[in-house]
Parts: sequence; C-alpha cells; structure tokens
Amino acid sequence: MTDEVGAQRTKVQQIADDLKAAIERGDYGPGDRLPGENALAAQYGVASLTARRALKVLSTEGLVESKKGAGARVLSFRPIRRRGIPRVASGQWGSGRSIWSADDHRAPDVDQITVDEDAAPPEHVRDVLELGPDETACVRSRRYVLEGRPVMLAASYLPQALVAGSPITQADTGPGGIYARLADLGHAPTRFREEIRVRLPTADEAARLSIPTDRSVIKLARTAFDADGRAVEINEMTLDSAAYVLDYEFDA
Amino acid sequence: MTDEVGAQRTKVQQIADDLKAAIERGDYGPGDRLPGENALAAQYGVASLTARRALKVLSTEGLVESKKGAGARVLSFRPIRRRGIPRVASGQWGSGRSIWSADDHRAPDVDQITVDEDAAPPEHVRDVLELGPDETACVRSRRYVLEGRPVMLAASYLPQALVAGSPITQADTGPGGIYARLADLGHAPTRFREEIRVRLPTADEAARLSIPTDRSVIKLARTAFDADGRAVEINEMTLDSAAYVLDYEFDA
DNA sequence: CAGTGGTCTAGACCACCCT
DNA sequence: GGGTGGTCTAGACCACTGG
Repeated sequence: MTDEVGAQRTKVQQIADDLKAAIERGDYGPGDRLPGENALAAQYGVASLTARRALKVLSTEGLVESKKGAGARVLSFRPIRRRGIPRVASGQWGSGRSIWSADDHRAPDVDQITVDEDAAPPEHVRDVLELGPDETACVRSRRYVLEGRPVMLAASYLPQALVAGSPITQADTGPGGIYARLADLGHAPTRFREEIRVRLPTADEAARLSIPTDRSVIKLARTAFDADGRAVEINEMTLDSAAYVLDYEFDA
Repeated sequence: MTDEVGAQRTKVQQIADDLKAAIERGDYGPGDRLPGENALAAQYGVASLTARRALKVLSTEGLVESKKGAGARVLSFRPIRRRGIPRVASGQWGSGRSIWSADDHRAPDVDQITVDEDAAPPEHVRDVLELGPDETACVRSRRYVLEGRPVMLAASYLPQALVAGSPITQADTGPGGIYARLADLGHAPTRFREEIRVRLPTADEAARLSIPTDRSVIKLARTAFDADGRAVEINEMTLDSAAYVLDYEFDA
C-alpha cells in the first residue's frame, strides 16, 4: 500500500494528475487541445463540473491556456530566470549547475508605459521614501511581454523632488536607464533590498497579466539606496508566478 | 469612469472582497468565526455554493482557516521574514548559533525529522551534486512548525561519500549544524545560490503543511558550494506561500 | 445530534471561438 | 450554429466539529 495519510486523492485530482502525466509523456504537445469537459466527463464517468475543475487546475498551474470558445490548449512552458544579484567575477561559479532549467537572454517587449506625478502613492511607499506630507512621487509604470505573453508588471516610485526636470520624468530615460540617471544626479544606488511575497492577484493585475484570478503572483519589491543610505527608488514588480524562476547568488 | 477592461467582478469576488474588507476593518478579529455559507447565501441572495467559493478564496489566501465541522475562522497573520543572505553569512553558523535565530525572533519547532541514505535522489539533485551512477545521497528531511502551524518542509541532499561517518548522518549534527560539520570535513560552504519557484503543492506537501491544495507553495532550492566550486549540499525547501516574506539585501 | 464545510451531481444561461 | 468554457443554481451525501 502506498496510501499516505491525508494525501487521498479526489476525483478532480485524479483527472488532473492523469492529464498532467499525459502532457509530460508528450501525448499532448504545445498548442494541442486537451479533451473538453464533456469528453472528460464521459470518459471518467463524472459530472462535467468535476471534469472542468480538473482542467481548471491545469490552467491555474499555467500548463494550459483555457479560452472561452476554444478549448484548453497546452502551453510551451519555458520559465524565465531572473538573477536578482548582478554577476561579478562569475568565471568559476558560472559553471555551477542550477536546479531548474530556465531561460535568460530573451528580451521582453515593454508596453503600457506611463510616467506620472502621483500625489498619493501607497502608504508604505511614502514611508520608505521618507516623503513629507506634501511631497509627491514620480511613478513609472510598464508591462513586460515575452513572446506575446504578459509576464510582469512594474511600477517605480521615486521622490518627485529628487528627479524633477531630469530624464527620469520622461518616457525615454536614455542609456543605462533610471539608475544611470540617478547617478547623474549624485544619487547612484549602492545597495539594494528585494522583498518577495506571494499572493493572489487583484482583478486588475489578473486582467493586465492575462492570468486566471486564482493563479498566484509574485510581488517583488526592490528598494535602491544611495551612498547616504537614502531610499531613492522603490520598484514594485508583479510577476506571473508560473513564468519565473528567481535566482540569488552570493558569498558566505 | 473607473471601469477597467476585464476587471469586472463576479459575485464570488464581490462577496470575498466584502469579507476581506470586514476582516480588515476589524469586524472579525483573529479566532472569530465568519458567517457560514448558508448565512452568506441568504444574506446575498445567492446559492450556497457561490457563497462557499467566496469563503474558499479567503482560505486559499490564508486569511481564514476552514475546518469541516467548524466554520471558517480568522487567522492572525504574521508573516515570517526570512533573510536570505545574512542568515548564511560566515560567523552565523560557526558560532553554534542556529540558522533560524538570524531570521525572525520566533524560533520554530522542528519535527518529522528523518535522516536516510537515498540511492535514487531526484535527477536534478544527481546532476547538481555530480553524483556518479552508483553514488548515493544523504537526505536530511524535516518540518518546521511555528506557533502550532506548519510553515516549511525542508530536505537537504549531500553526497553520501562526502559525509559518511560524520555527524551529518546523525539526527543531531551538533553546534553550528550541517555547515559547521562540512567545514570540519574541509568543505566549508563559501558560496550559495538560492533559486525560487512558485507552484501548487503536491497532495503530500499540502497534507504535511496543512494547507488547502490550491494554496501555492514557494519552492526554494539552496545550493552550497565549497571553495573548489563543488556543490556540497542542496536544500530543497517548501514554504507555505502565505506565511513568508523573503528578503535579500546586497551591494551594487 | 444538529450544523458545518468538502465533494459531487444535474442542469441552466451566457459569451465567445471556430468552422 | 454548434461546441466550448465561465458562472451560477438546487440539491445530495459524507466526515467532521461542537455542544
């Protein structure tokens, strides 16, 4: 007996596991359509709602994409590797193998770009940036799309008083991006903190990322500090949790 | 107009948002029982299944705990901050201090401890540890429980040939833990890589963590390299995604 | 033992896709 | 227009909790 206490499978899980195994075996390749809920219901002798819930599991996990009129189609899943700490002297360590295969080097498209002056940024942003009661923030928002698939939302907050008049308030920040411009202003980032949480997306996040509402997103907040220890930027990122592998490499 | 394309709310979302707002307002404090599905169904004029799905959203998010005979009770949510980098910095593990004391100030209990010789570790573990076809791995598995709530599973893999006969193969590894013993063996970890993924739990993981099957877990794989660049340990952690904030701090 | 949530069935209406 | 998934209703049985 291989029964595990508490690990008893429901019908939904049974069917979902079967489908996953079939995909893994290659019975269904990328772009192929899985059996519909009615076909599955007939095949397994269950109600169609039960079959649907099994399909829903796969779409929540990001293995398939379910569209209304069409069926559930298998996605070609190639996670993106995001290196949190830039490589320095990578030579000998570059050969260390990683646990999960994932891709680098694919440049995403960027759209939905907005640059605004925000008089009322979130409270935690005000706190970390140490904004006075009348101070505003410069907010740079954008969306990253890889191979037609939205994978990340990002919103950078900077003290408006610090960046007013600089290219940071323009759509195009020039070579080197925001950090190079902060350096021009005498506030080059020297230290970073990244904080990671996982939660369900808001309705708006789910819509902009084109993910089901029960697919988790990774909230990744990076704070940049200048040499004086002042927080000069907060970048709040929202990642499709099925699309990313995060990577941090550091010395003891 | 504040209409957002694709952000239209379903009844389930409406009810779930109302309940969340009520909890946030303090209408329901930690330990309080939310209205049952029948009460909600009557109150909103919807089917009980619809009300249940709203409650399910909250339990997926970790705001409440739903038990069969009892209702859905509000949890006191205090996420654990796990500092990725200082917690393994040298000096922390040489001094007999436990790794967890570098984290929050709350020390978890550890149970479900097993130490085994595993002849067939997962393929990616074989690869990274560069195990030969006949080599085995030492697997140290345990579960961390904080304030009665399971929050993390962990399994460390080490080359059996490297650690055979050392305290690493014992339940109690002595002061400083695994890393201090690896240092005794001349393979002190000098560099670490942490890789982070998010996915749905397996039935077994969900059972051991006592979380619903649709609550995501964070898979955190830490690889430790010695001075020669050899991978000497892989620690595969499985975190309740609602219980943790991960934190990485580093210089530019 | 009454009430609860967990799972499942049977069937409905709608919006959307594809042919 | 037929088939699909998304949402919802109405009702059933079971396992478990609590008084």
